[in-house]
Amino acid sequence: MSDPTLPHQTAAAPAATVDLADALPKNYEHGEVEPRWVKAWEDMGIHRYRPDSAAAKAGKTYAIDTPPPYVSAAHLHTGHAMSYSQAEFVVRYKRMRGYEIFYPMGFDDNGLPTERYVEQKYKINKGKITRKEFVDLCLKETREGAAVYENLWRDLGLSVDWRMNYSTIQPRAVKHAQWSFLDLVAKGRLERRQDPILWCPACSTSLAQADVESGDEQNRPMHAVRFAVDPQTASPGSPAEGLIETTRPELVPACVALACHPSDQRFAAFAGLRFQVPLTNLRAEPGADGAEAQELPPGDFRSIGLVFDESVDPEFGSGLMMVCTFGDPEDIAKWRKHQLDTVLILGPDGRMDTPHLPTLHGKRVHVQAKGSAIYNEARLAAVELLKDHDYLIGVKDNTSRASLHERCSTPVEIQVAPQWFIRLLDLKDQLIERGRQLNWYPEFMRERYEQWVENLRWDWNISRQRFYGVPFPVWFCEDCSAPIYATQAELPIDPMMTACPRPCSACGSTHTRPEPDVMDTWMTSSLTPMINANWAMWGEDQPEDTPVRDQKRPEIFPAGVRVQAHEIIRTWLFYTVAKAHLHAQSLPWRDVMISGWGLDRQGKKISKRAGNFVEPGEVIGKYGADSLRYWAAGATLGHDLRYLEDDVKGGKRLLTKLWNSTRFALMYLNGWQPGATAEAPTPADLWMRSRLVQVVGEATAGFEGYEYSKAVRATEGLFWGDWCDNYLEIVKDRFRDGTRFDAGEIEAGRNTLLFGTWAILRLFAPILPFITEELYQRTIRGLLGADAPASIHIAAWPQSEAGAVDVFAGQASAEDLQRGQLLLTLIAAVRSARTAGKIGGGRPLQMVHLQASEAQRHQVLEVLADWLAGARAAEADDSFPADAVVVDVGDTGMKLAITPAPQEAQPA
RNA sequence: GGGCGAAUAGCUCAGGGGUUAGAGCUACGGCUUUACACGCCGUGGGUCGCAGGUUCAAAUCCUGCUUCGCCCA
Repeated sequence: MSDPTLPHQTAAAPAATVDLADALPKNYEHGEVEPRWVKAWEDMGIHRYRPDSAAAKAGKTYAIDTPPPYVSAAHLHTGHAMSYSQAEFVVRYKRMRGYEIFYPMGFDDNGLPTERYVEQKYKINKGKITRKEFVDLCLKETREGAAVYENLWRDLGLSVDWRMNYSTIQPRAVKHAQWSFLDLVAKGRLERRQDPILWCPACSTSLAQADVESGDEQNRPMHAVRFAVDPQTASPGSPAEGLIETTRPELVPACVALACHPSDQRFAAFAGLRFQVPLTNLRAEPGADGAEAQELPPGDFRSIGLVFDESVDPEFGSGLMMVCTFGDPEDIAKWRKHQLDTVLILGPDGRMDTPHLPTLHGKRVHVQAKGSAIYNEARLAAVELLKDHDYLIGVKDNTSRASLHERCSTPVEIQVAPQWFIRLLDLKDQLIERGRQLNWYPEFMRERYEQWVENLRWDWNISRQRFYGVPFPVWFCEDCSAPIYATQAELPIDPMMTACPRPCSACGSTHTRPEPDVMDTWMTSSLTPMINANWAMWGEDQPEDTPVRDQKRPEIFPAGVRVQAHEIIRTWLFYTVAKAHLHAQSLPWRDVMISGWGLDRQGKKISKRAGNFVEPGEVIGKYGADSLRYWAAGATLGHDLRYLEDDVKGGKRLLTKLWNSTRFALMYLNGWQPGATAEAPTPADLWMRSRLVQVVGEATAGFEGYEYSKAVRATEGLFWGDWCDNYLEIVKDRFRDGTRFDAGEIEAGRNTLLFGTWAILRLFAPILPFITEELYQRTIRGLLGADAPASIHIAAWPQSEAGAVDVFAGQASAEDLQRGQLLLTLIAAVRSARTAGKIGGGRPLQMVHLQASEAQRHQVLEVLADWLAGARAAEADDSFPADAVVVDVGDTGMKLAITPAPQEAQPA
């Protein structure tokens, strides 16, 4: 197979002389150029990972672990464009640094977000649709969503190897998730247990701690409820009742103990007493179908004890708290520690299960009312009941935050059900240590990780009672309930579709049933570095014709960098670190780069739901992908960035400036041949070359630390402030007739123009891939000769890993920079004098007059020719005409005046 | 309540012990100058959130506070 456009191969050299006057159209048309290069790069294959390249063989492989966005089309906004661009700046930089890049794109298409999207879009009632029909709809939406995403990423110019695409429903991803499950079973890290679990009553599924978020602070009133002392335990003089305060009055009937701090003297007299749980004496018998429940005469109360527990805050409420099963994790902790009873009165559907209390029975703890206001009808009913029976002493305002399911904002409840858990709580120290081994960019993000790990209270529950997700590779024995696991060779497998291939190993029974639950979506996402490396296949013999996507790639695990936003440190990052630690006893990557959010003009996070977003496609159409990327490059790493159209416009201006200045510089390079004439650089050349070398170093340092914004700032300052505003203004005089410059100096100017442009284009290339490529191909490539790379994006970065700068190497010095500074100051003074005398910049000067000390005079003489060129002046002297307007030369103490050339007679 | 980040020019943001604190946008004035009016030149604009402290020297380091955002109780 021969492909003449393979990267890192030199294409046939174009003609050495290009007619540069015609090489560039007057205007840059991003709408025409950008799609053309998207296609050309794809055809050239320059973004393809090549495991057999010299760089890869030398171990210089750089793999990127990028976020797989949830696929729900119509979800894209400039915030996405921002974070993916920022990651890609570094990728392009590394590619130019000679690394073999493994840059896949992923899509997360299983799990709750997709299910909810499909449910809402098709208004699905899950009771009336088969599992298969539902999953088919999810797959369809997934395909459509992925296509929308891929189009945007391509339009943005992301240099992804699209052959390496992964998605979490691909068989190899499913295989990895199931393989991970089995491996953790084998390692004794996985267990199935019946436990209190976090539960979303709206989604009807259990959750992990990471799926829960804090709601807004709001009024959740405290209800003071009286608990009478059980008369059987009372003695003369003992208190008659205890008063608790709770925000969950509907759970009072599920109370299993009262608790107080052991040193709280207010409750010392309560020791040994038992209490009657309000409402538990009421009796009602459900009528026949649909009939009202019948109230029966009251019976006995359920009686509970008092426990002393250090964790009770005496300052909170009355200092006496009720423990019920289960209102929150505190309840679970005390229930465990004191081995309390279990009284469950809330069903998995979020409805109260209290047949003996008909007015409460069946009421929901969450109701999605109009809009997003959520209220609790069970609480209203419970309060009425407590009031009617004289248990409610009072209600007072109290602000607190509810724990919400982050996917649907429903308050999370607690249920008890058998679930699969990955034990993590005993590994906190090791996981924190892993976090310390990682290189965090920026460093302060490590704190968020550590705090999350320190605050972990739950093992990772990976069971979800949903349809669309990775099935557990497990059946259960109908006779003895033992789990029967698939083997790794059988993966991927869906036990709902495949009969259990073997009898129960515990009892030999062949009566089995599949595990109907699916895995937490993070079970798969946490394996992205391993999916890319096809870790689960490492032990397999792969045939020659194995598709490229499925080939084993041990060299990219651990990967070079993970890129992601800060809000998923506790989920994606944490779970991925945990998985790599458990499976491979390593980090999943060396570096982690954390991006901020895109914000709107007011500083609110851009989100689809808030409606405060701009379609990236529109921005790209109007200003070009390069302009949008330029905006994204303005964010300090790890910090949020406001979307301001003016900043994108600034990008567009930069593109225009880059286009025009390159067009201008190349105008003077017609017929240029390397070494045709010996060069004699002027102070202006040496200053410009020194500045280039300096900025190459700054930009390199910026990219090395993932601080792309520093690289851009340094480059842009050099380009606009030094190159365009000063150097080009000075050098253009050399190419006019009758100047004071000789052939060697003219040649030096041409060399500076050519190699300066070449360096500047490369410095901008990671940020502005389209226009730099277009300019490179149309101008520089032809001048560089036969060795010119086929694309600027596989050209060598102007500084090597060893620190050597390839542009004007050895021509940078502090003296040249200082001399250049004097030159700029002199030119600025002339400009000030022009403004003061209202003399336009185009009008030549007959004379510049300068008052300077003897020492200064010597310094000025060194730069005199460049100065006069930049000032458009014919001569200089040291005498001031009587009527001259005198200006200061910066803070040098020198003074200056100008005499314009006589106005030429205007043609009639 | 705990943690992290932020507060600098009218706006958006850099700068993180050492001359007189910077950029872009905006504002104002000038310039049609053969690369670019999507431009060029010039000018204006800041008690660096507040209060203490360390230091020869603080926007920068320390302590406390205020406001905003995020994360977690």
